[in-house]
Amino acid sequence: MKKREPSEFEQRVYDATRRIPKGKVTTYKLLATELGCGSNQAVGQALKRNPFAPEVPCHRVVRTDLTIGGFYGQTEGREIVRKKKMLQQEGVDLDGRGRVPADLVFGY
DNA sequence: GACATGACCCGCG
DNA sequence: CCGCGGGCCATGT
Repeated sequence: MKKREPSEFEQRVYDATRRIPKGKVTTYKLLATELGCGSNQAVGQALKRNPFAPEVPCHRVVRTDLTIGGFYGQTEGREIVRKKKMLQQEGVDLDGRGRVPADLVFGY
């Protein structure tokens, strides 16, 4: 078994995700831009690996389209349903298509 | 170092 | 609205 530590890039992603205020969400693009990364996908990679499960509220990170995106390696499924519920619990209301109001997006 | 993968984004038709 | 192709970056094999 290999125990790889998070790379600097991942740590930075977790740090940014961790400081997202409750009841708000951010987008991969905003994160990537803030981190200075021109690729949002790399950010998603780090979140998907998310070794700091409850520590890093990855469920508060949504796509640029304000859609839910993915959760635990799935872009659709019951895990996604869980993600939606979590957001509602935090005060984030989704519209009829499982989208998040733009006013709830946290800007860095 | 090359190849393949991915919780993405954008433009085009 | 949907599908297709290209791009951009980090990770794992």
